[in-house]
Amino acid sequence: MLNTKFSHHECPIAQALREIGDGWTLLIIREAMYGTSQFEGFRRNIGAPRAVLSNRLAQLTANNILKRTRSEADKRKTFYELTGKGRDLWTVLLSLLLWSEKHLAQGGIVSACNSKTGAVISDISAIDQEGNTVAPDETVLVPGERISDEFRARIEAAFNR
Amino acid sequence: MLNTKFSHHECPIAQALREIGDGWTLLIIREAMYGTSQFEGFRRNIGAPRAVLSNRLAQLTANNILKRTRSEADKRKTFYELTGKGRDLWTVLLSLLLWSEKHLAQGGIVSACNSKTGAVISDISAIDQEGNTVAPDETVLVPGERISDEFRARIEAAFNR
DNA sequence: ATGATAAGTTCAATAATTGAATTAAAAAAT
DNA sequence: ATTTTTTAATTCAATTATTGAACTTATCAT
Repeated sequence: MLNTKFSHHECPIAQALREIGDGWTLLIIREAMYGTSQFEGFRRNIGAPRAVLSNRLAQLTANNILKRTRSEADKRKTFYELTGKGRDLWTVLLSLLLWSEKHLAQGGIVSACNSKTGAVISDISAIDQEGNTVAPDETVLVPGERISDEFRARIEAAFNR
Repeated sequence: MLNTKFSHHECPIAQALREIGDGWTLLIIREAMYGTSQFEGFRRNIGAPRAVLSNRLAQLTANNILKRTRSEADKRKTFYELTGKGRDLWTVLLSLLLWSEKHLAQGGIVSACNSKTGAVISDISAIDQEGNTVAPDETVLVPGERISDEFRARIEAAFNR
């Protein structure tokens, strides 16, 4: 399905989904952000069947999103922790959290806050190379040099005025 | 799987994934952001089998992420367009795009830009209620009043110093 | 030694996905 | 007025993935 060559071609969003676009995968990453690091912890907290969990942890490790290590102190234990690449998915989860709060949530479960001041996070915004803040609806996609003609045409149709 | 009551409890990220955490679903949303609005267009551009596409479009419509309308001019045609709720997923895709560019991409395919100035978008950042920009790693999750004891304990363990 | 814990694997039953063929309604072409 | 084409699906058999329970293997605790 998501591993067919066809459906993703070169789109970077599609590429990302090849690594993390499955139901359990983002939950595992969320759980790792919550500090869970062991197999049984993931299993208990997200409820994925062992076989699926095993499969996804291996996938995430192969993709360098999680790093697998064995405990020295207790050789039975294996730890999974987020790599830098994995931690960089925090903005994806943060975007999802804000979307959920706005459109799904009953409210009062969790909110994201500024760790320095405690002020509630209300929005996500883009930052451009000049350091300016750009509202999401003021962003556009622009084709690069290595894009295919077909994909270029679609991006241009969607985003050029 | 992702519809089991267990695994998602009240976490807003988990709730969001119940609506959009499947392989094809985010691709369909991406495609809609690219301006695709008809069944055959989605099928051609993302390569999902018709049965799956049909199922996901119905799901997205039921969840008010897409709105389904029939063309007046040509009664054969059905249009799917993003609702406000659907368009608000743009920040999720934008986060994914930046992550992909940083960690997966070969570069040169597409970049996100400031539509006013053309400057390349390099980062995503949070905005708090006071209007301050907050770097993603300076955000924390804070439990609300309606959280369960169990979930509160996990959030506190993960984010309180 | 015995029992418990951690991280899996194995397996049969169920469910979902796939891709090809088909349908049904409306529009366009002959 | 018929035939062909287009659009949006549905149906179906074959393949693949998921599920949940039972089991395994290694290490640790008593």
